[in-house]
Amino acid sequence: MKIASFNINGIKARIEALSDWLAGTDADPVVLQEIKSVDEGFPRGHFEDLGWNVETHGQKGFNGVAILSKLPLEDVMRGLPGDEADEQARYIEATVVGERAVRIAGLYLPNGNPAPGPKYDYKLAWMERLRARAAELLASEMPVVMLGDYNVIPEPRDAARPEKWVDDALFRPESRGALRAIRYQGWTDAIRIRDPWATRGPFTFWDYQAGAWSKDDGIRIDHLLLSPQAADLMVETGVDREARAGEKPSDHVPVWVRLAA
DNA sequence: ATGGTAGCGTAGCTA
Repeated sequence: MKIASFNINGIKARIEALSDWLAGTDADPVVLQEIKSVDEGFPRGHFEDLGWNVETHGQKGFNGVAILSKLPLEDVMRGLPGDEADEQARYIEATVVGERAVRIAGLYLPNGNPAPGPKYDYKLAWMERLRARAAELLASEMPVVMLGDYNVIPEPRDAARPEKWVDDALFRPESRGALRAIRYQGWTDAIRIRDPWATRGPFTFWDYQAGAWSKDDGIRIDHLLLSPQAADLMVETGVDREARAGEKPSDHVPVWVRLAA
């Protein structure tokens, strides 16, 4: 089972680039972030015709997450627990039934800028809720993969120019500390352990502005965290960097892990 | 130091 995450930055604008990428990969399931669409606006039929099961959790204009899966999905859960008043669509969970059942959590963590401020407070509160949910998922003792756009640069080597991010919500100590606290519950950072001593990258996001892609001025903010039961099944992981060079690309590229499941 | 781009939705917010 090859599990992938892709922040597509708008399903309407990205239907072609997404479909092209899907046609060239054996990823299944795929979690999407920033669909920027209500559930009724998502081109569900386009993907169903290609054999995908489609589960969305959208909202008008911003945010929104989804799961595409050719394998059967069970027990779909929408929204991150812990705040009934939170109306932002940033979290979806489901069980994917392959050779084994794997619980996947697709997430779009708040950006949090400008920091400090109310948006940063919301980010940190959201991360505390994610920490609580992550602990519950670990307690299930299932293979679990929590993946998506975390909007956190874990370490200086995860940015081409770390000095320009020091005051940014993606790199401030509280954001990094909150991600570290989750990781040290017992999660494995799949992309990082592929090349644990790397001094630079791999990057998953390049801003549209200021020629960031052509200068390789990227950051690593899309992550796959694996429970111990999932990490034991891991056989391969990667970043589909070439997706950033295509026609009308997203500012993120897909990240993925293959499990013997 | 500033401005640089993109998406949604059709102004201004979000990133």
